[in-house]
Amino acid sequence: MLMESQLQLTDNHNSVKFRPTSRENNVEFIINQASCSPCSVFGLCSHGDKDHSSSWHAGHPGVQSSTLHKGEYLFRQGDKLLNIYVIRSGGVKLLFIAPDGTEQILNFYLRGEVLSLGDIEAGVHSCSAIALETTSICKLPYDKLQSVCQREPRLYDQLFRMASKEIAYEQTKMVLLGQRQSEERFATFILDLASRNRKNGYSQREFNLTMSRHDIANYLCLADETVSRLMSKFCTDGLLEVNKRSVRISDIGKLSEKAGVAAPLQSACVN
Amino acid sequence: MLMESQLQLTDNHNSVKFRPTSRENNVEFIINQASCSPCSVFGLCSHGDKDHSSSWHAGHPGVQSSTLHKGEYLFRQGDKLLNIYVIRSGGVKLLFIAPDGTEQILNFYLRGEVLSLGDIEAGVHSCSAIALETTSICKLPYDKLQSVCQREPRLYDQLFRMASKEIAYEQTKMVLLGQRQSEERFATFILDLASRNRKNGYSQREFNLTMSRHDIANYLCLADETVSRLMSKFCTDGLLEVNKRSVRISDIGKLSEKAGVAAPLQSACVN
DNA sequence: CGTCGCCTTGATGAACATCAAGGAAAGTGG
DNA sequence: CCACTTTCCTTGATGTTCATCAAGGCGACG
Repeated sequence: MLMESQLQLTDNHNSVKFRPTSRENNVEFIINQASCSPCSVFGLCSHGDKDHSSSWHAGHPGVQSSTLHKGEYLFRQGDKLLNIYVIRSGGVKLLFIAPDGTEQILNFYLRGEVLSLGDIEAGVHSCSAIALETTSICKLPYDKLQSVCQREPRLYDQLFRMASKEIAYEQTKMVLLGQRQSEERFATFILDLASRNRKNGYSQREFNLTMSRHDIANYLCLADETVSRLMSKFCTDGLLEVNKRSVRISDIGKLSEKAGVAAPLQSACVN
Repeated sequence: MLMESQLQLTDNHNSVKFRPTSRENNVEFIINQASCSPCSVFGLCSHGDKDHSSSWHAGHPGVQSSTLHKGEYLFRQGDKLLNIYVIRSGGVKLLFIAPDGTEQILNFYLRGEVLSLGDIEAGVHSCSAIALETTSICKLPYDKLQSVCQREPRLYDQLFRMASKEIAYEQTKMVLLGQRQSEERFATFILDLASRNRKNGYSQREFNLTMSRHDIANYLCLADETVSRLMSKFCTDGLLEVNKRSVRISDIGKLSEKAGVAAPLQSACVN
């Protein structure tokens, strides 16, 4: 079935997703998994592509990577949407600030994840994206991406599925925040981070929080102090070992139990 | 600019969006605004198309409309995703039920709005959709839609933008639920309904709630009793006149004030 | 007329926010 | 290198919003 083959297209990270047809000789779709694995979701960003000197990347100077330091803005609320962004390493938080100054962190985007899909329709960034640590980003100019998509609809398909996944992620989060209380929220959050870490080939048991307590609290719609207390509690209960920003999951079973039936968050736009 | 012209493509509801090219003679893209305005978002559903007897609709028997009565399921959590749905009239609620039985209403979809974009990637419905009243639906088989999209990428563009809009909607809701308390949530909800009503050519000051108090409460992550109290309070405060399910906004200024700076919800997928 | 679902209103309670104080680490400037 | 501030975090005490519990009203419908 078409749908299943396409699911695989998206799910199998290691497969070559696009072969250039005769029409697209000037734009390379070949993925260079080794040099650009986080971006491979698009099959677009071909840094260091060995076989194709005139890669999409080289041939379209608009596509560029850049590096942000902690606290720097990738884009600001109100900016015109020009690019879709892929995190190559590091991470950012997506922050909405209301006219009265209240803030809401809507998401964290880590390695391999894609931002700003929600702002395409409006054409304007509804939130700011701020680096949590030193972060490397790949920018895909949306107008160019779009024109490539016009010629290669399978690429559009992937883009669309990423948007679909982000919707599903938001919905899962809504369930978490709407129905679950602080312990379940926090446990789910830690497990989500662990699983995202694992997807990137790192340890799922031990990692550093790149975000502050305040960020976590705000994201989970809790007070900072509540998160602090939860960390202490989870430590004394033998679920976690926390030292500053470093976290080790001591008992993943108990932690999952705390997270309860809350459907695990599916990390946004990891393909 | 490309982007702007395409924004208009999506925003101008009355324009003809697709002209069949020579390649797509067997599939009609002409919109029949008069007979099928809610579905016109796709430029696909051409019920009663006068000029083209062999319409997309007729030529692809998979595309069908159907009618649901109050309480009936459009699809169930766990069902395979086969269609994208457009509400022609009436409305549905999107309901997630956790393993422990807790429920969360994720959204209400009313006339002209599109469901199930969030389930495309997974290929399975993560929630159930249940009719709030007698509801007429247009089903677009996703596999067929997709193959048309492959040939007509501008259609894919529209689909993608709808997904983008849905993401933005979810994010706005997250801000509302994360940062605002009950009065602001409820006021915002009423104003959102009013604005969606207006978009459909009905009165924005006076309308019927098609959902129960329980549904509203659950959607806003409040207790039923809290919503009940808010209604009473808003009535005595002269903001609303409520009689059973009928609502009249007495003072839209004060109501907006109550809603506060909470960014107005942008109704999902109304194009 | 009685039952049922839906809604309203009041009384109580709990989860979490807020307020407050202080500690530890990191940056800053001398 | 050391005072100094600042930021971030922790922990305790108190307060508030809203959930929960409970009782009853009201219309619908058989």
